[in-house]
Amino acid sequence: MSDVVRTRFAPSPTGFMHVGGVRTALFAWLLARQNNGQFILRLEDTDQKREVEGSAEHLMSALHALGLNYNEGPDIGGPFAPYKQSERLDHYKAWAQKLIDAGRAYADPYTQAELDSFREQARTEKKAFLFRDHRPENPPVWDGSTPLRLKSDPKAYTWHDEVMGDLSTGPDVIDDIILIKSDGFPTYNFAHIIDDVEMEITHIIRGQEFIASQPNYLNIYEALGIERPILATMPHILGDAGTKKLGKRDGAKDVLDYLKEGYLPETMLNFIASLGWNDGTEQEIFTVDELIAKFSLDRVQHSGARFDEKRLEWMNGQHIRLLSIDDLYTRIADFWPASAVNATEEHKKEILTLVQDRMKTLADLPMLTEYFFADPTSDWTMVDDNKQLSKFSKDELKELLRHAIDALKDSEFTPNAIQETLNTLLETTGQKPGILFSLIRLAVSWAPFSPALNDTLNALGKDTVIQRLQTAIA
RNA sequence: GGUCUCAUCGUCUAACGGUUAGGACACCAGGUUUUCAUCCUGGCAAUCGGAGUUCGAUUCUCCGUGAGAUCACCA
Repeated sequence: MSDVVRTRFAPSPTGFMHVGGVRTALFAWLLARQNNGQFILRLEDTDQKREVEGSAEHLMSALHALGLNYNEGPDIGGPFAPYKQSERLDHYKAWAQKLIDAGRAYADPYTQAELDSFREQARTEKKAFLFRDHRPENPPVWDGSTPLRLKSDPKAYTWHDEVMGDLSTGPDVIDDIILIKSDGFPTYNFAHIIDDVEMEITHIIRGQEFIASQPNYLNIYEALGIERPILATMPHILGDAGTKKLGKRDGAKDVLDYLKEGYLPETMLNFIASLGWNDGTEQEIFTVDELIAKFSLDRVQHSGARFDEKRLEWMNGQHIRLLSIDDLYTRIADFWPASAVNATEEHKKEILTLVQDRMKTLADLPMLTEYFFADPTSDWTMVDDNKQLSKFSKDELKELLRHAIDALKDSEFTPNAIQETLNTLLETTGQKPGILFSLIRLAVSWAPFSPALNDTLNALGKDTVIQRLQTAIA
């Protein structure tokens, strides 16, 4: 085995990248990164029927979008290329031949109907079906037209899992599993073992669904006389119902959709890592570098966890606040309201600074900033809905706005100067801030909320402020 | 049904066998900010059940219960 850490993410190209897949990939990636090792992408495309067009490209773009970059992979090659199983059939055949020569693999002589009846029989006897109960005494020579099966060596196993601890099973789970299908492609069960050995993978990180077949893999390692990698099993991420493994059917979402909705990649990584892992402190927000430094398999939870979108939202807000304005500006480029098309970079950054603290996702931007770029439509029902303002008549309010126009017209337009002007206005009109400021705020924005009034006015600029106030009293 | 695994607030989780069982999200109530959001303070809220070991059990053991995974020429 290699003495550098080599981990892999080995999805089958049968769909999109959901959060469960991201976590498996993330933990493998973190392990490689924190040990200065390598992270490998391998496509397990041995089931031609289930393969989905474009899925491989999708998986790769999702990994890139999240920053989970791999050192070797189907699109970039590497010392153990190819990294697509469909292009490695000769490797599997060669290893299979070793097993045949050693008398540890044989041709499956049964028809589908015969197999079905064996299964049916097991079901009526309320037993688990074992193919080896029907192992033929004199199997035909394997010509590739029928499945090739392992001649298993049933025994009890105890093995160590870096996450789950010591696991054990009895001999009755060991069976003569299929190594090569009748279409010439290997099964996952066989192919991944060969590839992991040849690619010098040191740690296998995968989902809980493989725990049941792990003893059979151990049996193959032994039959092949090869050392097995370190094993780590991740618990499942559960759907909203909280009871089932998160699958596409339960509304498992494409991780790229979260990015499109304005979640940051680092939020996704932080959140998905935290779902079943913590560093033992009370820290909740981790940068990617902190995750790399602090991650450890032995602190991964044993049980499944639910994906809570509320918590994800909160966490995204936290990560957005961690961003510098320049960084945020770059990332939020696609989210500006259409009306911002002619705004300068400087102006947009100024506005971004005002609203950064109140964004939960990047997609909140239009709602928060629309009125900075386009004149809002007056909506006096907002005044009526305001507990304090609704006590005044419209004429009284317009009179107040006229005072505001006069004062602001002569004011310097910096945040501080505006604040002074507003404070003076409070004295001259004898109004409470809750009334005067709310009124001005509404008259210039007609929005349910906005940043501090002086900052808002400053960002709008004097001409716009005066013009909007005049529109309001017209 | 067989096999395997898991089990702390509604959710994510912390707790060398000794804590008033801690934190975070959500929720509720106050407070600050002109408003909203943010922010601050406080509140609500959990060890699945039963035995056993122990001076002492969330923690170790056993038995239940519940949940999940798996039992494909899918991965």
